[in-house]
This record gives sequence, C-alpha cells and structure tokens, in this order.
Amino acid sequence: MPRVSREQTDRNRLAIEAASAQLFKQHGFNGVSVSDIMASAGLTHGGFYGHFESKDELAAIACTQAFEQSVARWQALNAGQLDEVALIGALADHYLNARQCDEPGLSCPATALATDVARESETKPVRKIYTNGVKALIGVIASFSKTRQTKAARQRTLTRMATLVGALTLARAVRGDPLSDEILTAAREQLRADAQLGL
Amino acid sequence: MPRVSREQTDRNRLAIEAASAQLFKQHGFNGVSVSDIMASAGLTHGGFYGHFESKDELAAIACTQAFEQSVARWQALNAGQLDEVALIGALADHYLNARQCDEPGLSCPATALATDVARESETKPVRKIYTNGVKALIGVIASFSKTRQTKAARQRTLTRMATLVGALTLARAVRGDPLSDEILTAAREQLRADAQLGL
DNA sequence: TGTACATCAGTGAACGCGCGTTCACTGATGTAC
DNA sequence: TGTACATCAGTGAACGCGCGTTCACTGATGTAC
Repeated sequence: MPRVSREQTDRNRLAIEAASAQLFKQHGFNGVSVSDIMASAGLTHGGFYGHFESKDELAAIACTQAFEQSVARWQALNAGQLDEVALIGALADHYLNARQCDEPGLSCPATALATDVARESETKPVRKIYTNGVKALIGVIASFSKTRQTKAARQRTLTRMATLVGALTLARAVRGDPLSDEILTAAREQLRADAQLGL
Repeated sequence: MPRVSREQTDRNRLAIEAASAQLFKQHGFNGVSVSDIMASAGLTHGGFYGHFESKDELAAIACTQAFEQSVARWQALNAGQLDEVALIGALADHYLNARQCDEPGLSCPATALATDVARESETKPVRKIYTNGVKALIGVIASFSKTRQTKAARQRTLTRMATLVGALTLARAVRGDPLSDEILTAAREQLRADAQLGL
C-alpha cells in the first residue's frame, strides 16, 4: 500500500524516532535492530533508509530527543515556588522510583545510555550529544539553588548527579532482589537529608 | 599442533577466563565474540566448547571472578589501622581515578557490567552472581565502620556505593570532556568530606 | 473541477558479513605393557 | 626404560541465523494541464 501522504510520512518519521529512543534506552544501541525499530513504529525495515542515513544517525537523533525530554521534566519540577531542599527531594522522588527502575525505555538517557555511549568511539556524534545532555541536567540541578554557585556547591551538584545515576543503575542491575528497592530508598532519603542539612 | 599437556590445558582455561573478564567489562557481553575471547587468549574459536558449555556459562564465571578480585582489593584497603574516614577516602581514591575510568577492562564489574546485567533476563545465572557481588562490596564498605550498623549507617553505605558507581559511569560516558575528571574529583572529595563530618 | 501522469514512501527479497555453536580431523600427550 | 597405541585439546571449515544496508518494485499521492 505505498505511497503515503506527506503528513503520514512526517508522522511515520516521528514514530520511528520515538520508538527508537525507547528501544535504545531499554536494550542499548546494539541490542536493537533496524527491523525492531521499524516494526515498533508499525513499518517494515526497508523504508528506514528513506528517513535516515544510517542507524548511527538515528541513535544521535534519539539521544538528543531523550535528553530534551528529561531536561524538560526536571525543569518542570521547578515550576512551583519550591526551595532548594524541596526541589532536590522532588528530583530524587522523580528519579529514584520503581517505575523509572522497571521501565528504562521511558526513563532518563543519562542513566540508560551511559555505558552504551561510553563504549562508542569518541568520534561518534552521540558522544558529544550525551555529554551536552548531562551538562544540561547538571545545569538544572544547579538552577535549583538560588545562591551563588561556589566551588563547594558545584561539587555537591556533580555528586548529586552521580548518586542519582548510580542508584538507578545499581537498582536496575539487582532488580528482583530486595536490595533494588533498598538502594532507591536509601539514595532518595540520603539526598533529601543532605539537602536539609544545607550541604 | 594439538593436543596439549594437561598443565597447558589448565593454563589455557585460566587465560580464557581472564581474557573474557577483561573483554566483557570493556565491551559488554554482546560486544565481544567467542572468537575475540579465544584470540585474546592466544587460541582459535573452535576449542572454546571443550572448556565451556556456552558463552553464557563463561560470562557467569568471568563475572564471579571479577567480583572476587574487586572485593579482595577493597578489603586490602582495610589492612592498615585506618579509621572509617580514612578508609572511605582511600576507597574513593581507588575507585574514582583516571586509570579506572580509562580501563574498564581492569576495573570493577559493579560499574562495568551493571547495564549489561540489567538487560539480561532475570533467569540468567549472571544476574544472581552480580547481585551477590554488589552485596559483598557493600559489605566491605559497611565493615569500614567499627560502630553498630544503624539504619542511618546502612542508608549512608548504600548511597556511597551508588555515588561510586554513578560517578565512574558518568565519567566514562563523557570521557574526552573536562567534565569527566571534574565528576571524579567532585565525588571523591565529597565522599571524603561527608565522611569527615561523620555522616 | 476532472483527468493523465510523474513522483516517491513503503515493501520485501537480497547482499555480504559476523555471530554462537558443531564437528571431522590432527597429532602430541599420556598410558598400558 | 622403551614402544605401541588410545586419548583428547585444539584447529578450522561449516551450520543456520540475524544483522545493517541496498534495491527493484508497487501503487496511492500530488501535480500539471
């Protein structure tokens, strides 16, 4: 039943991008085939190269979009008139829960794609995209604080980011064991407690 | 030039195990082929199945050995008469440095294999091995403290583990950018500072 | 507005390739005498 | 200790399979008149 209207073509492209972002985060770049992605978008594999140059190009696009979505979600936490302590608590609750843990496809690329990106060659576009994405997320955490960004504050911000990523990474890897939830809860409460102390 | 002495056979098996542990940590379970592993051990791929049932079986063995090595290294930090603050500082220095960051093959499986393990089916042996390995590492951190393990202490221990894993994971993914070193340094100093405060 | 036709999005077979695994074979090792 | 032979660790070709990518084809869409 080819060919398809221009509007449908655009919708198909968006569907491919959305499906790939989800699948890449869930199974990694090498754990997903072009056929998997196209099937998930309701198409067959052959049409892929009408939309994208290569699987690598789509990976870069999907990574970009995934970070944009994550940054927007983090910024949305800042919509109310919350102070830093409440914002860090809200971020910890948002990031470290069972749903994020069980559904990497719907979750943050900073954690879901970290190891995949690290294993890509440094010349691949996705490396720079990932780095910029992480910088943007770190920027959102920093923006939660209304005071001047001292060296100590910067250090705390980077460590918070590391704790968020590490707790979710570990919780996923030990999923099925009570330790998984225990790690999420511990990091959540510790981040909140440390913020409370004004560290 | 087959066949080979029994001693050589044993040495070959050990070489395969060592090579695979290194390659799996570096490139992930699916990023390494049986041929890669055998070549890295100085052999050809066909002999693999004389030593192991399957690639999965070797993955489980390699994961077990990698954790044993990591646990031993962490425990070795405790050989002196250091107090908890000094031990946490020593662990942070050991875990969060450029060498660990640049050489995942020589590094800790808790970080290097986390995402790979998370993507394996829950029925695969490597899942349980990984979980037990992480528990052992957490146990070593807990053993650094000479006081009773309160709920707060347990929470701090789990968060420390998360921070170590997250900082190394992120530093690897943004390698090539100054942010990489900045994250390692920040987490290292923050872990030390928090320990100093007796948290 | 209606018709004739060029365009091109999507299909599915096909490509070369590398994967995990199997297996017939080789020839040095290990053993029985 | 020396010899004859069975064993079996390692080799490399081969298996079926799925990968990323290409391409001839189809037929509804979009356009020129």
